[in-house]
Amino acid sequence: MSGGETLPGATADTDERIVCHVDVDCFYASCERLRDPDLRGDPVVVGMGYEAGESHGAVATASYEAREYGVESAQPISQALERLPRKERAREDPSLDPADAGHYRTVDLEYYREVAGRIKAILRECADRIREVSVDEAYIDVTERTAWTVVDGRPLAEGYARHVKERIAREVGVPASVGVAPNMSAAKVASDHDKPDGLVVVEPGEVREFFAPLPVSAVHGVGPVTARELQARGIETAGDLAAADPGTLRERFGERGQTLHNRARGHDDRDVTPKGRPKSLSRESAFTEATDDPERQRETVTGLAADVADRAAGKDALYRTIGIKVVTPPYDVNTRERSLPGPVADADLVREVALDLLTEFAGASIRKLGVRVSNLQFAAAEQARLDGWEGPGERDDENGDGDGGTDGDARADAGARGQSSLADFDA
DNA sequence: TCTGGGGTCCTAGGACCC
DNA sequence: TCTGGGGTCCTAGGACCC
Repeated sequence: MSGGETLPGATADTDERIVCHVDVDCFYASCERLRDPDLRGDPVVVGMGYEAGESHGAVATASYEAREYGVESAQPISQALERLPRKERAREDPSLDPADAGHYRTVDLEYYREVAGRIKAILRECADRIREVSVDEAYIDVTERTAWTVVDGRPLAEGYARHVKERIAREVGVPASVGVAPNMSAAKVASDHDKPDGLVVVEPGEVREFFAPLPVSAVHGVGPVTARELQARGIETAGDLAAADPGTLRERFGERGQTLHNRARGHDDRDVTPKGRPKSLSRESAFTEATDDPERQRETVTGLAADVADRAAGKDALYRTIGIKVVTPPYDVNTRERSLPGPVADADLVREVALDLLTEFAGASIRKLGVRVSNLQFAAAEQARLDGWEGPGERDDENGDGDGGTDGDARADAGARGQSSLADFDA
């Protein structure tokens, strides 16, 4: 898209922002290859919970080679491993080509965070403003570092983005896809556009035509439900969405409808701001099979409550609301929560309230349980530390970036990504 | 894709207050 | 003791994202 000589006046000397979305390709698998170069070129599946027993595992990340075998993220590990000819099996069965064998690794978040830290350090050097979305993904605003000016047919911003990408490859050793555009939503879609190892530049003035042929589901914020509803109204592509009547969209989808319409038209004025402190902390766990054993249910909630309280304590967080999540067959999600008169940090209370909320589901068959604390406040010491580190730009409540999302390749990594919260980053 | 885990934001109704 | 309008908090559920 970053096509050659566009109207000189249209792209040069514009005051449009320059936003990059940097997304490490199949991050977990790339990290595993970093520490074990033998994995390069082979299919790699990284999963979690497989060995644990209590919760059955799912694929967190599959390398592109593994995807060729039909391995997908969020797939049950057992199924993924069946599809993947593994090294051991290849040894026993000569009919399997050893070159096509694959590897399974268990998620090692500690290590991935360490690798992510090196990448984020580079990004911070390369940009004035950064928003970390997750361990393997970030937006950077590089408006002050480069320009849209076209030289020899390419915008300078393209060279800058290439430089960032190459630094990550050279200094850290993992591949990243980068999208460059005048706003966050377009940069995100651009980085998804040519994975893996992609570099896609969408110049100002080209955003709408870049979006036009893409399916609506590619627009950040359109999930399966919205996509289906849009399609039912004859809105199939982002171009259709851009051309649709915003009033009608608002009626049907509320404020979100307007937002999505704007994005499809290439408008998104969200600033690249740091994420700020978490608003809730939760832990959940699925049973291998739904159970109506009250003892197991209570045990699980007790364990989750302890974990959550522990994590909150580690972040110096106080909470005013304690809640549970109860998933019953076929897949009904129920939540219950209770607010306290004031903020507390009290593990016993988390357990007591969670267990009390659970009593409403006495006798129910349950597939999955979760415990959550919200309405967070942070202890003064921690607050001072964060404020000091994050500078004045940080705000607790941004305009919400809770939008967006295409599907696409991002799905592939959709798994078990730990939050790359401030704590990780500061630690 | 019949379903793993950790998050965010939005909506909507009811309670309660003025 | 009939009732307008505005605001906030709480809870539950839904959609989406990584």
